Amino acid sequence: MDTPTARPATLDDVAQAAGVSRATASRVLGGYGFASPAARDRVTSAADRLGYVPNTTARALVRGAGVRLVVAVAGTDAAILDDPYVDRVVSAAARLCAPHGVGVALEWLPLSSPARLRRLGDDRSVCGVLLINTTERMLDAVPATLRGRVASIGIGSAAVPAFDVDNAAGSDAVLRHLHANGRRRIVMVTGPRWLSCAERSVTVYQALMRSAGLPVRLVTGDFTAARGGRAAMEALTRWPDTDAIYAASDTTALGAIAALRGRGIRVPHDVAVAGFDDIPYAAVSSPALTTATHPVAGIATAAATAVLEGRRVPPVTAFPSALVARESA
Amino acid sequence: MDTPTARPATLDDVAQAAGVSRATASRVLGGYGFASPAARDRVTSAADRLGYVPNTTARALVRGAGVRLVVAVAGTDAAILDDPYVDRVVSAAARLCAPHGVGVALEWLPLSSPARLRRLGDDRSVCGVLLINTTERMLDAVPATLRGRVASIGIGSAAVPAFDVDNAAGSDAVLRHLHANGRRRIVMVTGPRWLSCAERSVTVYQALMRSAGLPVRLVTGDFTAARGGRAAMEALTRWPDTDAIYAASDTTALGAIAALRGRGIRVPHDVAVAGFDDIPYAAVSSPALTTATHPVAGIATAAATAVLEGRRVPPVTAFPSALVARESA
DNA sequence: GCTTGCCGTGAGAGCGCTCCCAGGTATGGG
DNA sequence: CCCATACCTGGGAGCGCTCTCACGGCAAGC
Repeated sequence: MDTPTARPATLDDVAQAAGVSRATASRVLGGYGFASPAARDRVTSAADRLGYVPNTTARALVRGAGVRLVVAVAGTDAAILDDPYVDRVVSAAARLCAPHGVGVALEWLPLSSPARLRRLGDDRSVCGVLLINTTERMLDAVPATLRGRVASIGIGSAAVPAFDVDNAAGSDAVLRHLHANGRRRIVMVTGPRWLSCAERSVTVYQALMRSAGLPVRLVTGDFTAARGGRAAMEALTRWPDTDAIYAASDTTALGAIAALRGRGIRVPHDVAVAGFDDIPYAAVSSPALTTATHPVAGIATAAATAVLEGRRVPPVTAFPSALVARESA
Repeated sequence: MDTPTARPATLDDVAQAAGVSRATASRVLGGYGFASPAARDRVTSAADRLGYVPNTTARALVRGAGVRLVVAVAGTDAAILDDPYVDRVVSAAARLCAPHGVGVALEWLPLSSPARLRRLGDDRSVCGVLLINTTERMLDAVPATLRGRVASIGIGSAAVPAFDVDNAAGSDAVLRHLHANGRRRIVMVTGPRWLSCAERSVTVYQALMRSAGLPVRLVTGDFTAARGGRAAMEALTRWPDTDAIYAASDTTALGAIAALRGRGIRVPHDVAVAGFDDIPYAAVSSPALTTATHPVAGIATAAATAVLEGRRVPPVTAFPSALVARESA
């Protein structure tokens, strides 16, 4: 940091200042190959004297490595990107990528648009792809060029490892809790029906209701609070004897609670409401929301790590989901 | 996309396939300089026949452009990164950056560690820096090398343009609303006191209380719900006649409401509670939260745009904040 | 016919870095 | 004393791209 040159120091500057060749400087700073202690010393001291910061871009170019991790969210429209869940994933990935000199890009993947995925595979600046909300069809469109550097948060395939919360276990726990508390007319407000990973909860719900001889009552939601409110109203209109609502997300559940309250329906006295995700606000809502945990940050970190390190991972990694019984159910 | 070669096509491949030089291909695909319609045609058709995707890394290297936008969050410890507000900013930035071939990295900036900022300025792979939660001292440490490609979400300086919500206006609106509703013993639960941009709300609060001849009652918070709950309890212990709590964030307010409810204190009947941010859950909490809007995504997008395009921007861009009167106050 | 100018083109020099490879210098064994 | 075997070093090619520069061709003007 002695001569405050306009342009930042390059490896050549360091090598010259240390009186060695660029190759030697690279070996020392890159931490590979041989280098005498003397050379090592002079290079490192020259490097921090000049305030040398390696140019990740050049390094990536020569190594053939990418510099961007693309988080691609499948959905019917770009509004899918406006979602706290997506925010959380992107943020966790961005945090993990920082020390690797990698940045995160976020984009919408129109449902069934394989071309975009192919481009991603051919883009040498992309070191990996994190898929969110994928469908089976979309997974089939993942090109071979992406193999080993793609992961899915949700469902996976033979070529795409999956990372997700154990939806089935969480839903099962919540529904059994509802049942144990005497609820029998349980309506489920689902996520978008095209969303494969969310369908698992639905399957569990259906199986459980059928085996208990209870009616299957489904209302389609979209994970938003507004939709959750409307879904709750719809449910009560169609089935006035409803005594519990199981929402596929906390946001939906919170919306449902607000709507019920607006109609003078007491939660959980008249209708119990349970969600899924255990978002921070679940604990402070009133009544406090009964839900199942969803370790989003952990899932995102694991998926991003797998993609970043290109390590072989099991085809499916399920993160446990535990019941959090609070007041609403 | 005819020969599915193992390695993705390069500009040379395209040039060769089109029967032109790399320079011509670059001119056509880069959209600059002259090129005959014939050449233009052959190059573009060859490009999409081969499924050519430009290598952003190489382009950035030769252009001297960066490939990463670093979101640096100042704070006492790395836990500051676990925050929906940060998530939101990162996500908005990542979305904006995607089409530019830029990725977002997220890192913690320990309070008063200028070295990290200097490194960021000397890092050629960094195209810009978005500062969050900066202090005056931190802004002084921003190196000249970062000039023109740094922005602050919060307070700014001569060298660092600021983008922030109009904290003062929002706080003013909320407090006047509280006052208009007859509240006189108003406690403010602040953000972290070292956080300069949050101090503006405090200043407004103090000024308003003094001019109205009301007592100034401050409890320090940290924007979290847990802290909000404890702060509310503390406030009631110290000042049992409290009739309103103004929290510097919705999360804090929600925590306060939960804690009050736990103590059997009715909101807003006994104590009114207002927040700031208008997060999605504010609308569905019970009682629905009275608050002031905080267009985080808009702010982040504007700041990221300024950094990305390197355009000259006014030293301060204030985003309006409007009162949202709901039930809690 | 020859200059003037302009458009279109390709050669080639890098951007900053990694890493292969050839060469060089100590050290040890025969 | 010589050669094998380390260890160390620098030259240099090249990652994929942009962009300057010089050159060839062609129409217009004298």
